[in-house]
Amino acid sequence: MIAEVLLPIPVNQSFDYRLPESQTAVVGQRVLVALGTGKANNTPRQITGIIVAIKETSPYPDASLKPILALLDSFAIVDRAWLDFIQFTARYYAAPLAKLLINALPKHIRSDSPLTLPKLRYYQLTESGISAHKTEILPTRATKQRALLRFLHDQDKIPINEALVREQGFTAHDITTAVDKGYATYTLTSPYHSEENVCSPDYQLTGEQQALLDAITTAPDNKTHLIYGVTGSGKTEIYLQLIEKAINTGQQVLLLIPEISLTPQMLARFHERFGNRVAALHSGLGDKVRADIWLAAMNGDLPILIGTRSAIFTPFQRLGLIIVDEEHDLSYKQQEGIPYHARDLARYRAHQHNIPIVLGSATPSLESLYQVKKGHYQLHQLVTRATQATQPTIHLIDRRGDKQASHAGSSANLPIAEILLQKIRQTLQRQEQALVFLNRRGFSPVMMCRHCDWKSECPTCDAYQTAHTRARQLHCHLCGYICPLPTQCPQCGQRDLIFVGHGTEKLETQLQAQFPHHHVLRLDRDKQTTTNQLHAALEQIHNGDAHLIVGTQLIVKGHHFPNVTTVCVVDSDQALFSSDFRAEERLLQQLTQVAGRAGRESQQSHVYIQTTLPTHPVFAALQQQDYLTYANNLLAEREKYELPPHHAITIVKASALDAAPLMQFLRDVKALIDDNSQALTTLGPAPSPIERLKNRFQAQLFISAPSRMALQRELPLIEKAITHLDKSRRFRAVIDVDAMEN
DNA sequence: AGCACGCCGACT
DNA sequence: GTCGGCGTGCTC
Ligand SMILES: [Zn+2]
Ligand SMILES: [Zn+2]
Repeated sequence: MIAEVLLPIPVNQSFDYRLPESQTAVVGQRVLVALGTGKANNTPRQITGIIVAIKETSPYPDASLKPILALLDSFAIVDRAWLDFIQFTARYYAAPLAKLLINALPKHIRSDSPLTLPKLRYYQLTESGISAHKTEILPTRATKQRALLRFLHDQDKIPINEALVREQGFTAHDITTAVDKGYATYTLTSPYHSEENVCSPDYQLTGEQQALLDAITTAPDNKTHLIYGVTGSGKTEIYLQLIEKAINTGQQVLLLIPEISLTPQMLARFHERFGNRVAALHSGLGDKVRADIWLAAMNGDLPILIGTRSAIFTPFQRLGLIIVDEEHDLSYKQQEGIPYHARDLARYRAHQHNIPIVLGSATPSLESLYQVKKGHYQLHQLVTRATQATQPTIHLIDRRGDKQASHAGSSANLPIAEILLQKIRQTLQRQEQALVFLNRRGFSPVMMCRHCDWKSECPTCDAYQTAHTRARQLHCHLCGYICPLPTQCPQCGQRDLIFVGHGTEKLETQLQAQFPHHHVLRLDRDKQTTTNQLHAALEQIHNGDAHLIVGTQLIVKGHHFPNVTTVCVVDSDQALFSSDFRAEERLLQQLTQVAGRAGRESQQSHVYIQTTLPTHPVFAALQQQDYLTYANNLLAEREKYELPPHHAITIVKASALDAAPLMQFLRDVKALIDDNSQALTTLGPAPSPIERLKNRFQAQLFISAPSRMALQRELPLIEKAITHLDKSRRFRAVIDVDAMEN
């Protein structure tokens, strides 16, 4: 027999190997194979691959086929449905299959070390163990064995988990001895198996929630549902009940959430309800645990998996429901490597398994609203806050006129209007919390010399290095280049350097000076570098230790702070001047989410937005709390200009040391596409918004198609054009299918 | 990805 | 003359 093996090398094909007669193998099993001649080391290199097909014959001559060196495990680590999913993904994003394999498989599974299914041992006494205990046949010096037999005998619930036995001070050796002597025996059970009932709370669903739940559960299986629910409207309870229904019929559930929402509190809520039936894939997990979760999901042992973007690649034996929370969130789109979108892939997987998929958001993406409009998604609304918290009032602070002052460079200058400072002061005096949102890390985005024209330009990028005074460094936020913070001008030597503009670090310092008796907490990726630090900071906000919070994006997502009654948005105008056609959608989502952070039942909360464009319609929409209407207006605008989601776009992004050959390359790609495709429209090429990055010129070619399907049909043409025109890969061209950022 | 092969400039 | 640079192509 011949096994067709997929190898983790970036080639768009699989390899045939001879399967020894004695071996029986199945699709999805891991194998060790040799590849190449390996003349240098005298041995060909050995790699771990996955069997994708087993067949009688191979198109390759028998003599050229190498044997499979070893079957690494006795079971398959993926199934056919998974392989089909990976194949679809590779095609859709024009990526080599094996590159996806590398992306999708946990490291430990890609290695050649043998895997074992994660099982816990549950112990109980054998007949001979029971009589040995009762007749006290064991010598008195065998104290540990006697104690162990007594302990196992006295349990009301048997068999008993190994961990509980170990807790009593029995070592692994004590236990194996009892097993070896025939006194005890064990059964293997999944660590995610539970005999306990799901712990439903005596929580009364609102009429709206109940109606929504009924609508989803009675809908046909292959439906996509979009829940539009304002913060606090009880989306999570809906998810929990849907999950419970699914696992009660023996199905598995995948819940995708943004990285930032995966907090201990969130997990605690799931564990409280579902006990050990839940596993979470988060960044802190080790390779071994990831592999265990993978295998448990694959063989059907794991009922519920909560995970971030990459969890979409987990194989399931009986997947019955997919939920994508905060479906608008940008973190679902991978930016580097294969630019896949987990929400879009989730839709494919649901379709593939013929199961329902539920998307939820307080600010649905235009992509999803478009699908609603086309009748592909069913829209459900949760308009009343289940917790009775009142909607915040939104105020605009007109910053026309005093904008110059904050740009003058004096660090004494606060980027916050005097009236806002008063509001913050009053809030703190009332023992309530205030939150200041500024989406810029660091102390100041630029450093300048007042004597000459020196600015803190990154030596390798078209960008300024941000000053981080705490760390005494200049950081380039694009390429990561770091150098010490200069104390005198690197160009003229004068000690007259100033910090221009505001970042969270500067704002923190200034606000601490304004409110010396209150605890000012900064929340950003510089201050909280690890997830644990972030969770600790969030806890400080929840328990009231922090009074005034200054933060970036990090505070926008997912968390509700009931005691925050005042929210200030320092600067929202950047988005309105952006060249990205999605900037306005983003701004509306971001501001709606920021507003959703605040408030509780008894207290009226306020959101203050500083802007130099107070008449912009996005603010009126925000004040009327009318996300859907405004989003639909944006959607109409996108249609008019033939932009996504009405049209599909893909961007060919390339870079090189010199601009001229790079632009020529992209012009050649454009010409090839224009000559060979009716459906595709090209625009550009043009230098990227950041023209130079790490000393390489960046340029891009926009390609638009009337639909995603049309784009898919023509994608091989784009691929061919690139591989043909850039054989040496010196332009590092990548195709960003359904690009989200430009 | 790795590795071999091959074709040119430059260095004992 | 050969050493090594990398551009090109192959691996079942
Ligand atoms: Zn100077
Ligand atoms: Zn840089």
